[in-house]
Amino acid sequence: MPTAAAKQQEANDSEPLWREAELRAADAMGRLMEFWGFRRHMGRLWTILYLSPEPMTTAELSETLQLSTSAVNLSLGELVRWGAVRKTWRPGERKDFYQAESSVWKLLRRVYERRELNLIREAREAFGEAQRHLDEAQGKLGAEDRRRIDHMRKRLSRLTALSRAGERLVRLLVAGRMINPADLQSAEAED
Amino acid sequence: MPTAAAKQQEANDSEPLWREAELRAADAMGRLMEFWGFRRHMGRLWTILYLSPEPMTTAELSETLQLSTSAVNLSLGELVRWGAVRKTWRPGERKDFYQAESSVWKLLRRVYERRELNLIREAREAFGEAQRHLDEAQGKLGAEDRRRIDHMRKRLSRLTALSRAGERLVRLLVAGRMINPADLQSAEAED
DNA sequence: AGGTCTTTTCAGGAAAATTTGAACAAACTG
DNA sequence: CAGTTTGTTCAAATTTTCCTGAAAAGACCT
Repeated sequence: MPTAAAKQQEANDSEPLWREAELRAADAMGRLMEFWGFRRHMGRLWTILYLSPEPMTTAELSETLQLSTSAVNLSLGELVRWGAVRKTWRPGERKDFYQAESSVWKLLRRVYERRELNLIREAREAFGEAQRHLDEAQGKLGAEDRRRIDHMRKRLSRLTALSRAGERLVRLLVAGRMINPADLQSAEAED
Repeated sequence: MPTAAAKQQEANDSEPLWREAELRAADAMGRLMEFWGFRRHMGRLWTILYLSPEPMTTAELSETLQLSTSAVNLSLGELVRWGAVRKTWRPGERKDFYQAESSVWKLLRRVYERRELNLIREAREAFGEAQRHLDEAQGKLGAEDRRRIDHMRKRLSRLTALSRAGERLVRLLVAGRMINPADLQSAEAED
């Protein structure tokens, strides 16, 4: 039986007692996700769902976080595309319900696989193109430029080697295998 | 001796032949850094310096990237604070010269140590606070809330465990020791 | 000290992103 | 099929971030 104080609080702001805890956790995750390059609301929404024993509707979510329907819809859609949230339905109910994918490890993996890996690969390709440009230019140069070009070539190939090592590392991470950060270190050792 | 074509190009746009390559690499790094939560210009500036055999002045940098003095100064300052760039001086010259820290591994480590680690720790602390809030509320609740609270408690402690595992991982990374991603996986295994 | 060169700071403006409300579309009900 | 509920898209408004040019501060020289 709720105490008088608890009853009163419920009556006052019609917020369940756990709301505070829920919001704190959601905010922490929101900061984390924003920092990690996602919309902050993705983290907040995911957390609300993750902490809820039941799937929730967009209405409940927008109520909880005081967000507009469209904002909820947008971020939730992105979460679904990332596989961080799933739609479910209930017999007799017309609304969509959402529940959080509860394996954080699975989510981490997916992000590293889809996003970080691409990112590094694109960088590596760009370094490669830069190197090719350099090679083309090399014939046309006077001696004063030699030194400069030589230096650039060395550095560019170090960047390429680093990217390659980075890719390998991320692949291992995604595969759940052991990772040796020293591989990065040695990727830029002088040859 | 430069060919006629090379001479002409130099005359046309007064750009050295390697400029194209340099800019491509700088852009790639700029994208990477921006994605990683830094100013994009930090990546671009660092790369220009990294590819240059000689330290450079802000004037040269703002010329190369077509940025205002203030923009260069701002990003360069931040790079210096991160230890990614060092000031140097030349006898007889009044200007400041800048050179890139050339060990990328060292830089990575520093960022993980200073930034990512804090980030995770703050999240973990927030999860902890949320748990405490829940504990306080627990006394005041009716039976219908029990289930809900129980679920939240389990999930919150999983998030805490995950953060802890994340912290350990980053610490190992910084120390250059082997990392086992499976630690994360097992951090959220049911107890 | 006065003058010149260089770096830093800052307010205002430009660009980018986020957020919203409303219009639109789709799905379901009776 | 008309009406209602739910979901999605879009342009405008807001907020935030970034960039610039000008002014201030600092360093050095004579």
